[in-house]
Amino acid sequence: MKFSKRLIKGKLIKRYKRFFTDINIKNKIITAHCPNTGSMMGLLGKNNDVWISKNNDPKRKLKYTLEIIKVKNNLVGVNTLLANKIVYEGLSNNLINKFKNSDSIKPEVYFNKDTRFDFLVNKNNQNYFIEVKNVTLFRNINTAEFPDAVTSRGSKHLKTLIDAIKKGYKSYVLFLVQIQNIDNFKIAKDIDKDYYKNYLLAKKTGVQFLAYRCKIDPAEITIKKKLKIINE
DNA sequence: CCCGTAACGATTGACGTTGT
DNA sequence: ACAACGTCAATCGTTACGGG
Repeated sequence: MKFSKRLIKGKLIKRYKRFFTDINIKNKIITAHCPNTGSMMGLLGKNNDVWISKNNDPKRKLKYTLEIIKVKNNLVGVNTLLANKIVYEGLSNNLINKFKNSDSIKPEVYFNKDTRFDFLVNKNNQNYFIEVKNVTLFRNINTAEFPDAVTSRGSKHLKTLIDAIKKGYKSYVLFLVQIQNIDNFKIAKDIDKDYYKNYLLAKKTGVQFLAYRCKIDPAEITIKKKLKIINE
């Protein structure tokens, strides 16, 4: 996923009211849209280096969008809207081994009336539902973690993926780790016990879990490397 | 019939209000 | 006093609808 225009570098001042961040660019303070509705635990330190994009659409109140934050000498992509795009490109470019040379990739496919999953992939006459989760948390420099706050939606999705298994689909959760240098991934069970419980149940039922790390660069973000999931 | 625009849902934590 | 609930924030993608 290439950014269409060069990103602008600045320093983070604060994030507030869910969608706002104040950023210092060469001693001018601007307000940028924060395209990540999560808690962004650990990412919001004052004076962190950030990269933002500019969009001159007259309908936008905020012309800037926060894209990347530098934390502990590591780059983190925070625009969750890009996650499915990055994964779509990864699937199309055969960067995800399991789904290499798939016959079709369909985004946003309804499983039932209430739930749609991010992708339905068909390969060798087998259908796979894939639910993508964007990951930006790392409390330890070696290990990315999900979730960064209690996620009842996440738990609901796991339960529905279990249903999909029972209806004869294969189902996958793909943790897209938008953190530049990281080796492992795990479920943060201390943050959301219920999610961890549902993860174990889903795994037992046959839901497959994958974690991939991105290359984060102010020019582009792409899928780079499969990570080891180290929950026991 | 087509294009442009308006409306709407999804995203999730913070905060204000209401109810017990 | 606190818990539960509803609303709000900006953007984007999709859908619905109007005028020409």
